[in-house]
Amino acid sequence: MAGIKDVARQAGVSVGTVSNVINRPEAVLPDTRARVLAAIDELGYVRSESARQLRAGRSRIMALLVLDMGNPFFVDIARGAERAARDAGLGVMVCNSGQSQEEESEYLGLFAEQRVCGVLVTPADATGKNLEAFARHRIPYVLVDRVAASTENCAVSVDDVRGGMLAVGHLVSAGRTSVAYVSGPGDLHQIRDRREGALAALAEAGLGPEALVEIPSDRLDVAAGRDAGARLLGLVPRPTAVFCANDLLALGVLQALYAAGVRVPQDVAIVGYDDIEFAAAAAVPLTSVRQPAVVMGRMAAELLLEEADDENGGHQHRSVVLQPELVVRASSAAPR
Amino acid sequence: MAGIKDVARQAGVSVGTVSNVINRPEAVLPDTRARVLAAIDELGYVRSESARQLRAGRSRIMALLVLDMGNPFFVDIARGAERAARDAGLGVMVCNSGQSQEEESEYLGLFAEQRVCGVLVTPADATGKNLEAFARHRIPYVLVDRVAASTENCAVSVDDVRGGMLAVGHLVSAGRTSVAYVSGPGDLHQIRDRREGALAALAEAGLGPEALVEIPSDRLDVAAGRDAGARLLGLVPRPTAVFCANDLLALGVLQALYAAGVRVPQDVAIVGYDDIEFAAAAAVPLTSVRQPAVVMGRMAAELLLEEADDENGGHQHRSVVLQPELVVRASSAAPR
DNA sequence: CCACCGGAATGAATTGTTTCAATACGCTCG
DNA sequence: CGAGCGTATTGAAACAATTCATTCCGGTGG
Repeated sequence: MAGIKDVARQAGVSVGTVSNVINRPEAVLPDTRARVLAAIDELGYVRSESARQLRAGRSRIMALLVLDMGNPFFVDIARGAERAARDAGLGVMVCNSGQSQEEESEYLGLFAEQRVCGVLVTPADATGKNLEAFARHRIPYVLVDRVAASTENCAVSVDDVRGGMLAVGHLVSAGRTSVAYVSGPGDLHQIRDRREGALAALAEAGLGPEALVEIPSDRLDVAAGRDAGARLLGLVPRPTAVFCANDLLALGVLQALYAAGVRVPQDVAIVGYDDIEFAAAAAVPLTSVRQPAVVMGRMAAELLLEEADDENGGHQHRSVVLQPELVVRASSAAPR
Repeated sequence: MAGIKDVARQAGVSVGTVSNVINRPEAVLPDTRARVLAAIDELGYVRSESARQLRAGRSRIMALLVLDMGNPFFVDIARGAERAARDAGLGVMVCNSGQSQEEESEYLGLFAEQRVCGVLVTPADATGKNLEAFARHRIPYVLVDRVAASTENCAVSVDDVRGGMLAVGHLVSAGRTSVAYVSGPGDLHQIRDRREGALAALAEAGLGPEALVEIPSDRLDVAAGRDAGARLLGLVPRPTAVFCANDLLALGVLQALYAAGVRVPQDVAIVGYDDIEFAAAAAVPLTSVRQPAVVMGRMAAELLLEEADDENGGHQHRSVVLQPELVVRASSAAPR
């Protein structure tokens, strides 16, 4: 493959001049420039990013590590981040931790090797050990969909406690007095905060914590939702409403209930979380708590860029909290 | 950031020895190795991937360029490719062309600069110009969801003509004699092949090409489906069945029909394409043509790896064609 | 006529790793 | 005791770019 030296030889100039043509064309005489460009074209020269990176010390790539790319919510976050990165002339490397601490740790190691200019991460590891270890590399990172645990980094999140309150408050005010909470891995903050919000909403309505029946789940996908739905059917007495930790679970629960002939929302109301595009198209359109995913991805990327570009220590770490919004659809209409 | 030289100094050995500890630990005496490992740990050393790449001439990353990451079908392809790549110790960089030739070209340029070890691509550019230009860099690439145009590369695809036949054959045999085809960008092969299959199925049933009413669409997402649904409603006479080029369109059409009070499948039957997870959870569960997306991603990655690892020219380019499968659900039940 | 000046081009140094020929060292055998 | 051998280690070259101090050159002013 042709290198800068080959181009220099072909054009009859030095390598420094070729480099200047590429990076500071105005510093080169027009006819020299033309000769170099012709040589580049002729040889099909493409500069080597690794060589540039080696010299620069870091790459022009931002990493994004999410919990599950199969969840459209994270795809939206990626979209937002990608747009912001592209505006800054950077690439984004999107990776999946699949909620596994090991995978997360493995990917963080990969990012360090790649000397990425920064990392956006939805932590899978509640202990924060992985990120603590990563901080050593002095590569900036921003927590996504999670409040900052320390003042050492930026974070962008959505108020999950409030989201839980919106969801369950809505169910309670529609006359449902016993609510199942289809949760997920207990070490995820989002899951715990949404439960807390749910309990707060019940308390506000004068209901005790026993009014919330938790149906745990180790994954957060449609199949897990079907399992949860099956377990819900076995509960006696059966709750009259279900709040699901995300829309994938909600779609799965809906399928299970539908298959068992339980009517939604007459017999059981369902509220999901995220308001993914498919929530509105479900068998019974899903009521859901909408999160500004694209905005979150974009803001996170912007915070990261600000930190990464900061030469003189002027960057102030910030923790941005966005607000969720309840979108009411058929799945949670009042009974009767 | 600590480099291999710092580690060597700290451990009192040469850089070559440190490199050996990392890459061929068995070639180093246990106590030397221990000393080096201690130094690595102490300094928090992480080897620089760019420096390795520079030396190796290519990176350990495989690129995947898809048409739309918002479509779960492509997410599944990515999953399959990722798994295969990981088995081989490679990373995957997933990018979105968004069906834009410019973006595709831009990304291919990026891949060349990055010296990726290979590219999996779902072409957005029907003319093949982009890939033709890319071939110059002698980086192997595999076409995904597309048959090979030449013998210059491998390809993995699904028989779209047969998929179209399955879909429309099913509709016709259920008594529908006039079918709308909600298509997409006309320069996509998939779209054309599916139409061809649809026409073949009609012909087989003794119906002419006028039985297929095309509703063109420039995008392939849910919103475009809603637009198409609205246009379908305006057709006189209104077709009694719709075949959509993918499930996102089908979900959008379903929403539009539902909002207008048109009954599915009584008034209009719908068949989608891809059988994404959300098809089964739709307002009316969608009949769809299932594609083995994960398998396709995995096979493509494996073909690419075979080509990339091939030193002695033993690689034979292959074009693998997989078969689709019709999954019948409520959206296409017979009328009455 | 020489010194100086400024813009253009040069070329060597630098970046962090891998690889490989060369070396060093301890051991055995003659 | 020295030659020969095999293993462990070394050190320098190579990779492809960027950067920057230096050189070159034509033109101008003293």
